[in-house]
Amino acid sequence: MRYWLMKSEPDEASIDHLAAAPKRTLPWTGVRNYQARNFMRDMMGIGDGVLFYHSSCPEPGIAGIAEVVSGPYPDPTQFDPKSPYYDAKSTRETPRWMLVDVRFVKKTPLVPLARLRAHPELAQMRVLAKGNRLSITPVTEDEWRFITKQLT
DNA sequence: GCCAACGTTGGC
DNA sequence: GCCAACGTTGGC
Repeated sequence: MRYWLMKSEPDEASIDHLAAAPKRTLPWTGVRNYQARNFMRDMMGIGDGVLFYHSSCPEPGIAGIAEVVSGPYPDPTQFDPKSPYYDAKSTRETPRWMLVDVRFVKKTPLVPLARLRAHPELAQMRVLAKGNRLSITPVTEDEWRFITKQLT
């Protein structure tokens, strides 16, 4: 059982989109970074906790809680020439990009980035590290507990 | 294998 | 729109 922070652009997939999806579940498509892929492929397990983070938007921050509900499988968008996430170098025999399904747990009052930064308990959070660009980052159990119990 | 050039992320 | 930081690409 692990914990993660996963960034999504709310224009594309917000916490409300997740809540409205069939089975309140969405495949985490579009990750095209090897480190983030490896987290999904190698480290995630069913039942892992997810902090659902809105990025590249007027109010970046944690917008809800979700959970991992599948093992890793190939991201279908990599095979679709019409998709912005198409990868011509990936084949069905040896797919390059893997993803997991994520299910809605609850929407929370937005916890803005600045509020996360204001807490010394969260100073080591990977997502807050200078220069971090990873869209999926590990969250420690202490960080998870602090955020879910104190901030949301 | 090096590394310069280029592309992307994402907060501001 | 700016730009810091980082990842990827490709020539050599």
